[in-house]
Amino acid sequence: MEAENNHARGTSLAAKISTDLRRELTDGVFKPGDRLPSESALTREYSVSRTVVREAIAILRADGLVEARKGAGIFALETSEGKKQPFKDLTTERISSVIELLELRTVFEVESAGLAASRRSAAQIEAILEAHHHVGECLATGSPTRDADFELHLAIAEATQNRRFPEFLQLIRSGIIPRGELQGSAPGSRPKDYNLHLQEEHGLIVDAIIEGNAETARERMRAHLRGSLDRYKFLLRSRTLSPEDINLS
Amino acid sequence: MEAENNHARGTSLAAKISTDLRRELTDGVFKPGDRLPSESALTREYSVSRTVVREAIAILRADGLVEARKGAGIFALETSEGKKQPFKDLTTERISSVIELLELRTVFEVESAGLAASRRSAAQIEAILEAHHHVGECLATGSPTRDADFELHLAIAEATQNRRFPEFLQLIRSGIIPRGELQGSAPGSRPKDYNLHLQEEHGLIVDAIIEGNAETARERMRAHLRGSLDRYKFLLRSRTLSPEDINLS
DNA sequence: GCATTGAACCTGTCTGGCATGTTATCGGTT
DNA sequence: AACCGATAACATGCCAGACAGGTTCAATGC
Repeated sequence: MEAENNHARGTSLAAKISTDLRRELTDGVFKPGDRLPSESALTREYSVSRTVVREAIAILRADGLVEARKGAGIFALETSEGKKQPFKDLTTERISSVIELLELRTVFEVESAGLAASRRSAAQIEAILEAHHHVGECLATGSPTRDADFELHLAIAEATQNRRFPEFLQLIRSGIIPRGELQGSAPGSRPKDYNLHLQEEHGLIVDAIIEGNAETARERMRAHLRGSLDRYKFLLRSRTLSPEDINLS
Repeated sequence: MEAENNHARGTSLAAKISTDLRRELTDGVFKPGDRLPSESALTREYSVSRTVVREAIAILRADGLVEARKGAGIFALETSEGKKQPFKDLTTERISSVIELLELRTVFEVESAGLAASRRSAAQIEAILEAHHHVGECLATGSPTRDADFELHLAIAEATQNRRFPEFLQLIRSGIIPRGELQGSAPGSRPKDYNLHLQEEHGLIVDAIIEGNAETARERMRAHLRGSLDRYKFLLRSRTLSPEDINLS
């Protein structure tokens, strides 16, 4: 007797109300700073008890979508830096998650490049160059660069001499790329100059690391990942988006 | 109803309980399929009302971490993205590499302070101040500062508006501090001026965040954690230390 | 014009209750 | 001894009301 209808979502009233409000928030019905209806107003609107409303609000608060100020009300927050987000894809939740993750990753990779420039050994320089070369091969043959790209970033992380850095990078990767390995999909969807930028930016980073210029390595890695974020947002607009497309290189 | 539980921290009770349970879930205290304590049991355990417990559970349900079955109880679900497990194993594997982990954490916390200075909301400032104050209370009463200290760092991470940051901080904590809650250890083992430095450095960071000065916040957090590393190295030389002694504040 | 005050609202939390689903024990029957 | 159904105990889902604070805003008094 399996209860098919008993999914994690949809069962409780609180879940329904929280998803309703979440949609209104991402749709822009409530803009950042706006005050949402009070709890008692929501109890009337949905004809539920205040318990249910509070559970729904608790979920939104935990997700950082709203902020409750005692005595004042519940206010919509803005989602991390994104000032203008007039368009709302249906996968907004996952999108913001990826962007948040990328921000976290940027923090580490920037420092990773800096430390690598300071500490790299000869053998590690060799490994970085080889990974860099391998990315170039993938670009030339038109095969997917995702894995090769990751190997390059991993080689840089290993050059920090701190094994926590490559460990963390692999952790992040598993968080970004859920499971599907179906990477044979159309590679032609990417802009032509994407590849040029990719290899050029990589080359600049690698040079700085070899020269031992930590500050330059940081700057270039930061620029590289900022470009990655922009490319990701561009892909978002081209409306075909699956997590597997995300290279984040 | 006793005034015993003056846990009146900045973050709501529901948030605290949900993060507590979340940590236990990701730590493996509750494995998939396990039944969590019932609502009334949690009510007694945390000395809060059922309202608060239900809000905490609602958050975990919305995140897909647990499933509530009416009449049966609350059950831990499979961690669909088992991303935290590998890292946890790696960290608990070798405690000797605390220094490596601290370096990783420094990178993260420095940027965390900077982002917090740029993005913090009014309520988050409030939470940071309260956590800071609580650390002071612990110092005054001579009680261990470890938990209060962590709460302060967590409040700063939450002010980044990027939930990955507090997530990661908790991940690191669970890697460093095993499970034992035996914290009644001798407080006199610490250098006298340790406490002075601690609260002073915290205050400088908090001020910079409140003022919205991101660069200063970064610098001060970096100095703070560098001091932490020095203190740790000092403890290493002075005696054998157990993970519980590691404050990393 | 300006400061004060107070009522009306808000969220945070607590208490108690009812409806309903699940589980395990206990007693009787076979 | 094995089986089986009633049932009490316990679980969550939801509701209603209450009180303690914090916030807002407009009327009041100077």
